[in-house]
Amino acid sequence: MHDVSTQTRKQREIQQREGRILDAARRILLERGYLGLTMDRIAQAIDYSKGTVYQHFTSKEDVIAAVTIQTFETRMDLIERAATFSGRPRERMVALGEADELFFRLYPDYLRAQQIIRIGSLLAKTSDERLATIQAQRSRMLGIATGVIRDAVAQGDLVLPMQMTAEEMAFGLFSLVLGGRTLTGSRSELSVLGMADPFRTIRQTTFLLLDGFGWRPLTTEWDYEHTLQRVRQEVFPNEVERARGARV
Amino acid sequence: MHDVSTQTRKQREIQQREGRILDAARRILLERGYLGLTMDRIAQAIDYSKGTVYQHFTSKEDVIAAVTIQTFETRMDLIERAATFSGRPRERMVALGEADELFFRLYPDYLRAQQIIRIGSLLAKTSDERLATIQAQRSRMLGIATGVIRDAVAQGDLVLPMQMTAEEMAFGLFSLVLGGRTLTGSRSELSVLGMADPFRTIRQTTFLLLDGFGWRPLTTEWDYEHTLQRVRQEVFPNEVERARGARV
DNA sequence: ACCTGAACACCGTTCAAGT
DNA sequence: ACCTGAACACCGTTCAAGT
Repeated sequence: MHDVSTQTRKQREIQQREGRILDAARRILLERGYLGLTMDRIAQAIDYSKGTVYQHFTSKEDVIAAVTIQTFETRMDLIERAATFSGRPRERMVALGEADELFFRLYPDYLRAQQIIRIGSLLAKTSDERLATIQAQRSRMLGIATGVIRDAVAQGDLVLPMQMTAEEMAFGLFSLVLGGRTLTGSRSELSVLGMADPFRTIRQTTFLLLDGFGWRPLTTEWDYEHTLQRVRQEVFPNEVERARGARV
Repeated sequence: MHDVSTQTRKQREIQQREGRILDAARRILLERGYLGLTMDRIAQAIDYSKGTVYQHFTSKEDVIAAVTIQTFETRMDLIERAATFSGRPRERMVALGEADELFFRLYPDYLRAQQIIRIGSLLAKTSDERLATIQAQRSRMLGIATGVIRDAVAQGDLVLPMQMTAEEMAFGLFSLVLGGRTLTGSRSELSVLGMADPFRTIRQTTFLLLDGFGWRPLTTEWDYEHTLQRVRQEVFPNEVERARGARV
């Protein structure tokens, strides 16, 4: 970071090692869960000592934070591709929703890692720098959603109801999706609810919330199922295929 | 549990001790967080040894689960009182929403404990019995919400849209509220979102979602602010007062 | 300058010994 | 029959010693 001299080879090695640490951590986290992820196991997996791992990360929670930061980039990639979908603003919002659904289908373990950080960050175990990165990422994601909302207002498709701001509207949408994913995550909760297809239910509820916002065209005026098919075919053909094979 | 003979005195003592353990655990959890809650501290607080704590609970996570089970009873108490509110079904749903908002204002630490269980339960550290209790509680709560939804359908105020079931509708509502509370919980996320009053935003979004469901009377046809005032005055005068003093 | 791994501190859990 | 607390296992974190 400080020294941009001739050390490029060593620096490349170090950066590579950081990548290997994250790969190992992600795999162990997926296979053995939070308590199963130990610094010893990480060190063993990359064939270095624990001390070296601590040269990259300040704590175990910091490692997990870095894993979520890395995965978030994939998430943003999908969302940014969705934002390029051309159509009415509400159609683009459908595209954003589909991007996020595909992301959670493809990376079901992301949510748990994020929840660990949510709990852990309050203990200030994650490095400040990484926390700032996470905030910046969230801000970027929020910006895309509010941008679409503002476009809808500008085009006359939407009048913000109840004196809500675009940010508050985006907050409502994110809340619905986050809560839905959380409830979907643990098998035990779903069995209580007896839900056939939680992803479909979240999608439908989102559609109806947009109707409640008064966002034109309403579901009664437009075939959003068709929009969804277009998004899947035109923007995410590969991801849809991969999500089909992934576990839920 | 097995022996209902003359041992009542000792059994009462034991039950009292369990209560003291939970009180201590709740306090420590609130003051020092998940990692700050140790079995040693609990034992010290109740003036017994760690071994005795383990006669009541199978693990630390089991203690936390018991804390959430106890707090949930308070939550159910509020919800059941809200369910007695007389009015149109949608007004009763408003009452349920207010019950839950008051609960989270009064017990902001509950959500974190629940999240710890959500992560921990997958590690099977919580006793099966307590997990079953948690499921039963959720089922009870869901039953009240779906009951109100069915009443609305029976009275002709609501036609279930998109072939959704009452359970799926309740799932959508719970998702919105849970996600909203989660995002509200950590200060860092809110600063990004720049929200003035997240509780109000969640409430408004819920209202608009019910509009999206087509649940009559719509917000344009009825003064739900007035309904809310009635709920607060008639059902929760004390809780509203206490929530005013509580931290957010 | 970089890496190692023994050492330390801490904590969840168990169980032989006590009363 | 009940309770204790020493002992154990494990793991995150540090740092003196190596190369």
